Amino acid sequence: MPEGYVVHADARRFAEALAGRVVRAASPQGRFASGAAVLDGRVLREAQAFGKHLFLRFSGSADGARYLHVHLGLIGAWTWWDAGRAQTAGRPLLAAGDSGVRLRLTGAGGVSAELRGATVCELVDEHAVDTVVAALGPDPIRADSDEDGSRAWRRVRGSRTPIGTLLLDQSVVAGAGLIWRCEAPFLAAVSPHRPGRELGEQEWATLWRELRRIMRAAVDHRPEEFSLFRRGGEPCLRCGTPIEVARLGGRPVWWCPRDQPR
DNA sequence: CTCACATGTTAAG
DNA sequence: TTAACCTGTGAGC
Repeated sequence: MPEGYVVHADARRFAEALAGRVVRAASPQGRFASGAAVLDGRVLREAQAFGKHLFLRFSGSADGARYLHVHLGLIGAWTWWDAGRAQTAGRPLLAAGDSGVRLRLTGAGGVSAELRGATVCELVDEHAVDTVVAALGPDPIRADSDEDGSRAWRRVRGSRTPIGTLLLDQSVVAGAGLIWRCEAPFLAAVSPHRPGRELGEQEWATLWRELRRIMRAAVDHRPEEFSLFRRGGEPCLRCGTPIEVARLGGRPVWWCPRDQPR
């Protein structure tokens, strides 16, 4: 389920609900038992998201492995509980229980977060965090990212790769996934099939501006519907032309052949 | 019960 | 380009 906006929303929730507090950590499923034992009883100091990567900084010596690094992959998710009630919006409520819970973090107030299905769940030091972040392109959601899109543009402008594929490359733009690689080109009236090098600078500026706007909005309000995503064959909301779907870079892409000519 | 599928990434062919 | 991996859900038999 998770693109970058989901990870940013989780980071915000960690910051609001658990930061500054002693946290109990457990791994009922057992696959992160040693890491949970290390974290148990520490204070969560900070929560940050870079693209689809979540980093939780815990109390501990500066040169130690005090960061929890999580990447949800395709099916991972955090489920939030408050006083026994599931709080995860937009997703069917899970029954309470330990099934599949690789890590449960519980604050003194009773709020807890359960991690299931993640691709990455590990304890790392600051240097490892820097290495991961350094490999990422600018994250449109972060305030400290590429304001005008010029950094990402340097990767796009000379590339023969389709823009719809470049948007999925985390070293070009961090945090976008299948949804935004379709929605943003639609809003910018750019075909996802066009090579990066064939985009005009103004088209890229529009695309980047729209990316930032819709990804940031999604952090605040989890979107339920999209203009194109998974709407193959349905009429385009703008012009009524049937939305097309194909595979691009091995994964599906949707576009309006009229509003986004090649 | 089994199977396909999910907003992702990596490694192998 | 394909397969494998992480886990839960819903459709179909």
